[in-house]
Amino acid sequence: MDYKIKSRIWIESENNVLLGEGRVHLLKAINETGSLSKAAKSMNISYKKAWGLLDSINKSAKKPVTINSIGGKGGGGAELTDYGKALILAFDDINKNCWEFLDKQLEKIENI
Amino acid sequence: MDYKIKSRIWIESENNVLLGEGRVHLLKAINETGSLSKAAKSMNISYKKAWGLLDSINKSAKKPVTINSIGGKGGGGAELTDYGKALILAFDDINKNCWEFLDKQLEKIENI
DNA sequence: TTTCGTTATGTTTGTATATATATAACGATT
DNA sequence: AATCGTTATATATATACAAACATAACGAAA
Repeated sequence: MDYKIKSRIWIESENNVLLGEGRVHLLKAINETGSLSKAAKSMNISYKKAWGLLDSINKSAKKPVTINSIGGKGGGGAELTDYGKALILAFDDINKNCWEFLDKQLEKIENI
Repeated sequence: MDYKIKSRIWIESENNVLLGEGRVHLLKAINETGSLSKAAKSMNISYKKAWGLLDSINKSAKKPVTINSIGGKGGGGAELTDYGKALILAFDDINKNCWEFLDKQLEKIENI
């Protein structure tokens, strides 16, 4: 029996989605590129979609996850706060643990 | 911090989705009503959608999950096999365990 | 003060998905 | 053989979502 258990986890704050896999991916891309528009390009999603996600994240989070600047040298940019970086690490850790946990549960299906 | 960790799990077989929350919901409704059309009505989804889901389930599963009959007394119907019933129980068990596991992981976010 | 690439936002277009509608096949019961 | 409610399937319509396009605002630096 080659069944697999897959999962998607996400963090909510007051019934609003804060972080999921896609949002974490976006934050990582912002951290690497220093810019929301470059992050969107690297993920092959529209700038508008990326902006909407980031806006939703920052509105849901207790503390700012990024600091965005308009104009100036290079036109502006976006960078993660320490809080944002810590959230990413926590999410990845929990997600990985969840995968491992579910792998252990597989035998319950194989025994049927 | 009232963050919550939510999850969706599903079982795949050879890269095809076998069971998720919606599909399990459908199977339970079939078990209660004895009919695919009645199950669809009880879930407020179209018969076609319900049929497509059930068809996908039975094509992905190693053994039949339902036995469907056309014509005859009452026009026909659908009922779960023992294998189907066992799969539902296993899915619910694993899903519940996953929720409890993730609840324990919450402190990792609260400590940030 | 002009330039530049970025953030921020609205509007239009396109696509994928869900819904609605229609119809055939079926078989026990009458 | 006529009836009935179901399964099974196709087609057309509607809706939700994503993508594409366009444009304003911004501020450091030249």
